[in-house]
Amino acid sequence: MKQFSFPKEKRLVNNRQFKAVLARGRRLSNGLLTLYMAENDCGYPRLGVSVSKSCGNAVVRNRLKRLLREAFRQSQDSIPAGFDYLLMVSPQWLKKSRTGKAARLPTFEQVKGSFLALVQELTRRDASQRE
RNA sequence: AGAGUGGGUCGGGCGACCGCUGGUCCGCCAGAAGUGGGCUGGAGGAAAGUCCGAGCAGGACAGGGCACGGUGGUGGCUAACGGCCACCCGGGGCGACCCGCGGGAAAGUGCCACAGAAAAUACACAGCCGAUGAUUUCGGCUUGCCGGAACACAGGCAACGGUGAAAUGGUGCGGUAAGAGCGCACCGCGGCGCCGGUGACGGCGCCGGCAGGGCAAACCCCACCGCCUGCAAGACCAAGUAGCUGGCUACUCGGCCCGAGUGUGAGUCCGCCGUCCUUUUGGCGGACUCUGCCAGCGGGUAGGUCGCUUCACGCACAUAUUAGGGCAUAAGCCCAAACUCAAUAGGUGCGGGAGAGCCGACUGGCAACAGUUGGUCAAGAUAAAUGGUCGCCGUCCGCCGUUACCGGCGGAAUACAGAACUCGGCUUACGGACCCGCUCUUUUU
RNA sequence: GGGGACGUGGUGUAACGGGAGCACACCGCGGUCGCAUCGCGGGAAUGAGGGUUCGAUUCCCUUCGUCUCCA
Repeated sequence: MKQFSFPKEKRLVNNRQFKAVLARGRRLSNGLLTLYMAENDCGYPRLGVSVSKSCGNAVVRNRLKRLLREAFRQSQDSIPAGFDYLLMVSPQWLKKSRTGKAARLPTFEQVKGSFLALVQELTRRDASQRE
């Protein structure tokens, strides 16, 4: 299997899957992102992305979703498999980083770093809870 | 050179690595699924707002009218439009040029706050005059006349009236007791005639002393246009809930959905026969289809396929199906062997058609545009692709050196902004770059 | 994607084309030993731009925002 591919099977694709993750998943958030994690039975990680309208116009929302997808794509081998991941962007972070008229968007490094940190923290909590 | 004005074009580029999505081909595999790879298409001038106009789809529908909505100078262009072009009128600017929902106010209704004498009716009110006729009084005297004054009774007048957005033509001269289009000159206004223009309208001449306020983005009138809803339209498949009412309509069986059977009826087609022939009509026989339909109300599902992304046609090549099979619950998508006559289907190549496409040239036209001809081109996702990171160049900003040019460092989702059935417009947003035309001012020749 | 409705002080709402009001909230003063109730006074808005009109919250156009509906 190829290293960093991201076909449609690795995404959450309909409303039922999203609702399942929101209902069963554990949630954690830092200032920028909110992550929901829930186990699945596929044997590989899957990603869902939700960016609300209050984050900006269509260009901004597209950019944010691409950044999130890219972060997942590059790090999908270093996170636990068999989980569904649902990522959201908080509009408060964008408002806070407002410089002048337009909100400064986060860089790719920021997004990837905070995604990995959230995954790590949630997995650590999960392990300690089982003990 | 400076200031300004109108129009058009572009709206970052190159490379590396890693990805996403449509199409197509190849390898592994018996084949598909799966998987790996090759080639190729993959955001905009506004994709935006959804303000108009169409195509397309569903519903309704004889025709006409009413109601409702829209448009509004004139002529043209366009598939159509509230769009575009040219012209007219009004306003602004020295000018190039810009702006204007720019029909009707003697068809009717309504409104015009406050202020003001008065707000649509032409007069009252305040005011002016005292010529003319009275009254009172003073002076002169020729004793009933002249001159003056007062009063504002009769009478005359519409200029003048802290206002107001708007006040019954304006300015000047004459005129008068005071005045007044009362008279005259110019301007404005109205009517008539002639000329020019397709027309909106313009020009000239004559006549009339002046008819008459504003608002129709108030109701309204006139002319013209318009059925309603929108791709979440609509068609189909799967899963699934719960039916009810009304109208027309054969029966039997099974408890219903639904299915089966029988016969009748209806429709279509074919053959035969009769009336002299044709049209027509009737009868007989055979084959096929239907056996429930329509309208209204209510309930359930939110999964998928098509619509959906340019393709009629011809030729050539290889292929598939009609005849096997795979994936999928199904719609649908796809594959292989043998046969190759035909039909059908898609593919590739060549030709070529269509596009209310785009660009260039020519012809016609002031122009919008039309015709001819040549070239060019093709995104189709559906928790929703068209990207991420890095390097170099370009652009912009800041700092420093440098006063020009330039160099260094740092920064910048590098302006606005992301297709969702498809076109034609309009409107709005936009850092900047380039091109063309024109106007004014200054300087030089 | 496509329809529809609506924007008035901090909040909820009125207003035939002519003075932008009401209630709650807020601030100040009085009152009370203090607080509340109460009385008096005050500040604070027509989403933005343009047009029609003598004059727009109201009528028209553009724009921004909010809510809602659909197979």
